[in-house]
Amino acid sequence: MDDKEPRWLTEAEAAAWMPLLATAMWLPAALDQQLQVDAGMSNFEYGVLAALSGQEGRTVRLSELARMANSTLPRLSKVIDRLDRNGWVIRRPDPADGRSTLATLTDKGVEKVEATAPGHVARVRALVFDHLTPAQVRQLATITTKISATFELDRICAPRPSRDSSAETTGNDARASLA
Amino acid sequence: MDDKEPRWLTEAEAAAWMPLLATAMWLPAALDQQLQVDAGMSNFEYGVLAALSGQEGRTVRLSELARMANSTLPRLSKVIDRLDRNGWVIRRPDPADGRSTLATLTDKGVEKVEATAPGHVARVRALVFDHLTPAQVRQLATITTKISATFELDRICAPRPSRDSSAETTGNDARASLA
DNA sequence: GAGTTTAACTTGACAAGGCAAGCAAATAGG
DNA sequence: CCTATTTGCTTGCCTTGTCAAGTTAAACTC
Repeated sequence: MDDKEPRWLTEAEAAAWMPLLATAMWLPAALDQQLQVDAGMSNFEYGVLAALSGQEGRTVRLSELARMANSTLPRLSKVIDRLDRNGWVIRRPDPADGRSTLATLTDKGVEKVEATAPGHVARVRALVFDHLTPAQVRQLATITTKISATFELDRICAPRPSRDSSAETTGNDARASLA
Repeated sequence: MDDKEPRWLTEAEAAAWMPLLATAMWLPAALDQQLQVDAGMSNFEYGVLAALSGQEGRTVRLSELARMANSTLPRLSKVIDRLDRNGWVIRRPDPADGRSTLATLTDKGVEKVEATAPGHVARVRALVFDHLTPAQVRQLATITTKISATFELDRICAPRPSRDSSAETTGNDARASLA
């Protein structure tokens, strides 16, 4: 059934794999922790608010927002419930299509994002960039761009029956508004 | 209270941050998916079995195993329940210390790990290393080692009241047995 | 050596995410 | 137009992780 010698990791690869995995497991938790303490929200929720704040009219259809935030629709639906309860977002049926729901960032939501962003950026710096040289930042960008591109392929090839092919959606993350 | 200009991310940093975050969010999910399909277990469970398989007598105390797997004790306790139900691990009180519990990898567990490892490694290659040059692999090792070292500091400084200081535990991940 | 403190787990209640089923609006077909 | 299908979202159930409390054993104090 399986190959006798399945191409093990080289020593150099193993030396990269362990800290990479550790980083992948801890980075989201570390971001969650800071945002939870300072702003009472998760990293994912912040990403949703940030994504909304960058949109025309601070409004997006849920299905598109889910795509922007790398989320499933059920997950997003529940998160919007919570953001709605907090008064940061409002839900409203799309007048142009009764099936769709529009999420809009409220003024209170804008304030919240603006109040939260500096601390979040500071944490990102402290966790990642403060320890890297400019050259390493460039290397990191190149490498992670390659890796994350793999997930795009995965997402398109594996789970779907093959639908729309979508060349336009190159998979932007929700944090566009950080820059 | 807060600085007027909170040191925003540079363009280069933002270019690294977005794909890094995407990678951190998707890598664990992608590993889970493969292991779930091929072996009926999560990435975390695989990590626990792999950590056990590398130990003298395939046996470790739960508290130390939790440290090796970057896990909390409650989480590990429940995972061991499941691994126990599957016959891959057995629990046994530590004869040397009645408070402690020893987890031992069974023969069936060893077989499971050995049967699972090749597919897992193949996935790791496909997701990460197949797209990187040897130089990039070295860069990645250097960079992620720096980043993950930050989490060690975080874990020691932030949440604890200041306990043992532990210079010995440099935070190895559970995947030692991949190399 | 009895009483208190600490350590190692376990358990229970609760929140979060995933999957599948349900529902309502829009589109398509005849 | 009336039905059938598809699309967009919501809901319910189940699994999993976290936090706090409980339990038992060791260590420490006097």
